[in-house]
Amino acid sequence: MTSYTKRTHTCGELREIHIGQTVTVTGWVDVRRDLGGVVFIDLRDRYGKTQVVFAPQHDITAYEKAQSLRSEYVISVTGKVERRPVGTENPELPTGTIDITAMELQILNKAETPPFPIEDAIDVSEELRLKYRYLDLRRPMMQRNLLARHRFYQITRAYYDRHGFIEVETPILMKSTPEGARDFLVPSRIHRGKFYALPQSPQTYKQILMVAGYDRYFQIVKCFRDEDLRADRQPEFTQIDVEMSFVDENDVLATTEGLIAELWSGILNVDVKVPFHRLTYKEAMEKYGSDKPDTRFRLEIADCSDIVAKSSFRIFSETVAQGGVVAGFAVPGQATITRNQLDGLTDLAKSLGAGGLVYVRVTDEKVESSVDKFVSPEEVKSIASRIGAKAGDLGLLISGPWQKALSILGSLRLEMANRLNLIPKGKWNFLWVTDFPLLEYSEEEKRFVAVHHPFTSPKPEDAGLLDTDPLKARARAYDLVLNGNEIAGGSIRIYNSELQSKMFGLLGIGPEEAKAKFGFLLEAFKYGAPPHGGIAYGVDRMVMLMTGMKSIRDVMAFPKTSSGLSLMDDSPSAVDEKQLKELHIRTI
RNA sequence: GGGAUCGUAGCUCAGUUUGGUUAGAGCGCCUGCCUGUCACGCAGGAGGCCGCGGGUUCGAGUCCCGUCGGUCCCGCCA
Repeated sequence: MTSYTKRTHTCGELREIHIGQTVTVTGWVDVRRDLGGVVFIDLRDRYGKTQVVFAPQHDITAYEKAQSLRSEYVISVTGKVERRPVGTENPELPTGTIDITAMELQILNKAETPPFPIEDAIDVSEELRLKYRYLDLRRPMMQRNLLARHRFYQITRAYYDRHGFIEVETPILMKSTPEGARDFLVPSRIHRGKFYALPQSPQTYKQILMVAGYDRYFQIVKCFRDEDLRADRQPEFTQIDVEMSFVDENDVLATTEGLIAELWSGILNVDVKVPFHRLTYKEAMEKYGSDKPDTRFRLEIADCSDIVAKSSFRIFSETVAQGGVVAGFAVPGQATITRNQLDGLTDLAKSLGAGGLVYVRVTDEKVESSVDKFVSPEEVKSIASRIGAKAGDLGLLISGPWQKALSILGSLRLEMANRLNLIPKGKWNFLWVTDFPLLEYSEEEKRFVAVHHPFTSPKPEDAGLLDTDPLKARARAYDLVLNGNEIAGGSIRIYNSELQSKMFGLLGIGPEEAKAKFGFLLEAFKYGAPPHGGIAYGVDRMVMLMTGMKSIRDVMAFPKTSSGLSLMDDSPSAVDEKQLKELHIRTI
């Protein structure tokens, strides 16, 4: 039994067709306007707002009670839907042609004055929003974001179900594995000194599901990585995890494109053109200086190494001689950029590891550069021509090792696009980046590490390189990029235990360690592993982009701050000595 | 681990450059008046550990050191 009158309608649904009906609405007091003889209340729930009028001629008790109402009081109001007097309609509200004249008011709960108003246009620190997250989540914008996220889940489930995929849950308590990000560890009470790890992804489980014959799997799953946070990175985040058997890259990519199209049409009513453009990693780096290029604007990079290979400017010629690149891009109309701004760009380049930044200014009369003392005018002209700098344009050049120089150019490219407002709104530039290197060398660990993960298959034609020149081997890996954001990544996997063992060997994981850490997977591969591959999507990032947010925190109900704290419930926090003892743990 | 930036009323900020009387503004809040408002209006009022700790100084919101917290970035993120 409820002790209050339940709602007959939500606060968003009453219209002129309801005029004359007696209704009950429940919700939160959005704002109170007390005119003395009459009190107006905007009542809010997640469906909308409806104005309620309290006046003595309708009901004196309700009117008197309404004087005490304050923001965020929770009430139930019964009254009659009436047409608003001519001239008092509110065109801002969908319910603005009617209001409810109150006959009964029940105050279900009082509320303290909130530390910030419950509305979209707030100018308040994120710290405060996170501390009072339940109030922040009452704001229409946050409700819209979480609703979009909900729609995302529903469309995803329906799509994969329709295509024969089955959703399988995999453990949250699993084995800690080497490689990749730092694990979150969970001490075992029963097994003294042993630990579970929270999954960085369900990678090994989904591959084993393929061995088990569940040839189309998906899961909406939390993943955990104990690394530093960013606007688009949280220690726990959500992936759509997918794996398919008896497929190649094209099958995975096409299946993914189908889902993306349905998500964008279902949530944003946007038609996404498929298939998406594909770029190899090499092309992406050389043209955009990034493995997740933003193609909404140009500023494309051109290689000038051949022009300066014999240059008397030794920084250029020696870079080329050592196998590096001299490359750059043109910035239209920026020949007049100030010395000060150029210094800023130079500082940015240096902070990213560049030795320096060379610029070229093209005017109607001449082409001048910051290295005119060292580089011949013919070379400077050729460079300007190569990068496509015309009269009035600025050219920016970086020299250095291939990946480093191009990456810095990629950062400068983004910086210039932002400064000059070159990034158009409302564009959805999806593209695939393929043919990543399989391995890279880690200076820190003095060994090869997997670019994607250790289960990624090399391209068949590069298999021989594993023995001769492993860094040259390309992977059957692919990333989905949207407007310069990596939103999904996957690969065709190794399904042969010998090849997998060889991979571990290359990664410096010896047979003993491989057996200890991944023995179950190698063992499983001996019992009939099908060829398989898959992909995982970053749900938070995708919903962030879809809702136009700048941080994934705005599409997560309860995110952490950039130092990993939860300001609402104050976690992490100290625990009782008793708990530690049970877990055989001592803090140092 | 490193860099940048911020922390003053419930909120958003000014004041810090150049130390000096009683730390201000807008919004919000409270009280009163007001019967068609919707950023209601009008009048009045309350509200401060200047993040915290230490130092310099006759004197610190202001200078110095440390620390805690927010945001962004580099490293890190198979």
